[in-house]
Amino acid sequence: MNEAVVLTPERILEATEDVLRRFGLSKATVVDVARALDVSHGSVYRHFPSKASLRDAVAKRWLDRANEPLCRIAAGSGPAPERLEKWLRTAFSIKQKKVCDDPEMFATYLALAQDAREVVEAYKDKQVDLIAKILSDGVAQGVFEIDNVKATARAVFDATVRYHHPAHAEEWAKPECPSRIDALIALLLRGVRVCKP
Amino acid sequence: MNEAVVLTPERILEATEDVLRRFGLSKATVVDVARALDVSHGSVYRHFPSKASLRDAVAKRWLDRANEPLCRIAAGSGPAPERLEKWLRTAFSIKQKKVCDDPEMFATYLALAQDAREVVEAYKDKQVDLIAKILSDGVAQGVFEIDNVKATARAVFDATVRYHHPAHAEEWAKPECPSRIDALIALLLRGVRVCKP
DNA sequence: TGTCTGACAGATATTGAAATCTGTCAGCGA
DNA sequence: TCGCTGACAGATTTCAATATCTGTCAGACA
Repeated sequence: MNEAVVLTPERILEATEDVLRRFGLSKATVVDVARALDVSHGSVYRHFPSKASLRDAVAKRWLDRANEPLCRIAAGSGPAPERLEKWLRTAFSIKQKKVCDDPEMFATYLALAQDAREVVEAYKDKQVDLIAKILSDGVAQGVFEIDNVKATARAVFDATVRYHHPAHAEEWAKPECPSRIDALIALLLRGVRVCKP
Repeated sequence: MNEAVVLTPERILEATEDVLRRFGLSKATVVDVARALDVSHGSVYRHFPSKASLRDAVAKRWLDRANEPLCRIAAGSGPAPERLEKWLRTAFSIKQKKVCDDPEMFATYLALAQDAREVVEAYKDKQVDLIAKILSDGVAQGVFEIDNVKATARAVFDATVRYHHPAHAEEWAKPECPSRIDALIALLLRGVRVCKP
């Protein structure tokens, strides 16, 4: 008897991601996923209550993977301003890379993000927490001066939607984009810095 | 003979706006517009070379009308920080009002904005110029300290996409929205203000 | 003369019937 | 017993035939 043929949520997610990448969000069916795993589609429903939950689980995995480098930056040490800048630039370039390398998954993410699904909300909240971590480090280091760290973290996140929300993805390739990002980051850094350090 | 029956671009735009409001962007046809004016649809093409140009012209009118209060604020006098805040809040509330009062036109605008059409680009550039005007007033007043006014104006515009880009319109009604706007505006104002005034 | 009409070709949208999909569940086989 | 299957009902999607629309233009009409 072969252990590998046991149907696990993990294997289903793997197969779903493949199918999604191959056919795209609009064409991928749970029948396709079942076929890829060589089981009946009823079996898939034994592990995920609906197609939507399956899609959300795949998106969560994908988002968590994308989030990892950002967690490391936020958890790290060093001067907060540099870390905030690094964090933002990394966030932007991860998204930019994804949209090139993995367009089908990105389309899935876009569809997810457009209805304000739970997974995406949770992911955003996590991002805001990471920013808040860096901001409060900065306050502790005496380089940032912030009334309400949580609200300001949210404001920094909101101020940068243009460069991480998939709805604006077509703009990311434009040639004037880098200098606009520079100006935005400079403005935000000035907004949190203590006066005359 | 009746002067009112002369077919002018203005009358066509008026009728198109009506038809758009009545049927929505996806259903409105230039045949409908012609019918509303009681002329053949060929006549409409005598004044506008294509349906797209007609749609763009309507959008331009609509945007120009929406922009008027913002022009007045930018052209006004008084302390720049207050004016910048007023400008931003007005920009947000105009959009918010439009999305409630005139959802069909707003959908049209959304469709326009999604392909990055010329009209919308021009409108955005105009908005950035207005912000730049207020910023340079602030510099002149000695309350703002800004390296590159034009780039910073663009950054302020970019930082506020979430509250003026139609792609985010569904978020505007959420209860936490006002306090997030407050935090964002505070952050941006701090980003342009001189240190220790 | 200059504006408008209406018929036209090709493109696009609508429609309804057929196919496929989602989600459920009784029962099979290990 | 437990996970899997496959048939099923209702929802959704596909597809091709049909209808409508866009954009043009020769000619009517004032």
